[in-house]
Amino acid sequence: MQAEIVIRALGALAQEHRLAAFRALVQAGAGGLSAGALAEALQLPNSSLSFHLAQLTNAGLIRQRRQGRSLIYSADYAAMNGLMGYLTENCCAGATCAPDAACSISEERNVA
Amino acid sequence: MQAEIVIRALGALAQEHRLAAFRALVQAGAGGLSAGALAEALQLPNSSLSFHLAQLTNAGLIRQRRQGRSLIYSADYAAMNGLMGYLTENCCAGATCAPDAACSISEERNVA
DNA sequence: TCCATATTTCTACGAATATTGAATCATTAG
DNA sequence: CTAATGATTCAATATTCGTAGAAATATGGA
Repeated sequence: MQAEIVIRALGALAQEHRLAAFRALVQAGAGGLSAGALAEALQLPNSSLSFHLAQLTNAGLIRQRRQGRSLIYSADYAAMNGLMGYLTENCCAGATCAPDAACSISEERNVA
Repeated sequence: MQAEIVIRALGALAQEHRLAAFRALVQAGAGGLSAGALAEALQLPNSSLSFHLAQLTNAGLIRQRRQGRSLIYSADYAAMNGLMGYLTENCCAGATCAPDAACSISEERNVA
């Protein structure tokens, strides 16, 4: 993972509502949550949430799929693992960091 | 570690020069680096770097000590471990995360 | 087709962030 | 005390971010 992508990911998570949204999606697992459900959970206007979801998507931290009229968002665990890996290697004391900080996914994964 | 502090730490790292500065300080180890040495390494005007160091300090990620006329900055590994711990616990797949992703501190390291 | 639902995109604007020369502060040497 | 050095703070500016109503787009059902 490269510095520029890392910076975008960190920036995406460095905001109250986006961090909350990402946490909710991580908790939701592979099934994800619709934009509407997320807006309800976070008590945000749709347009505001949409803005934040776009940032998270742009940072590669979440993905979007359509299901009927709803757009379902889900966390991209691989991206988060990549971010953790970068931080562990570059920002966390070098060789003395735990090498296997990678995370597993609660339910089945929807990686292509 | 609480969400608000996490957000400040993420925001502090989500910037090209600050991420570079923090990486350099992590590499430098407990000895740290002077503001001047960092400005030289990062090719930044003193006032710009000072601004970024203040942000990192405010986020609790680095510390400052005086040595003669120089101010020496060093990474706060405990804060970084706290951040990693939060991300692992709350943003990285919940209960299924590796529990021992925390990092240990290298007492004394020099730039390779 | 027409309508309701689910979301995004557009728009505008105040707030926050990044940049850097100049002024200022802190420390040490002579 | 005075000068030199190392670094921060101030000031002004440009840029980016966050917000949310309004308008637009996409889908499904009657």
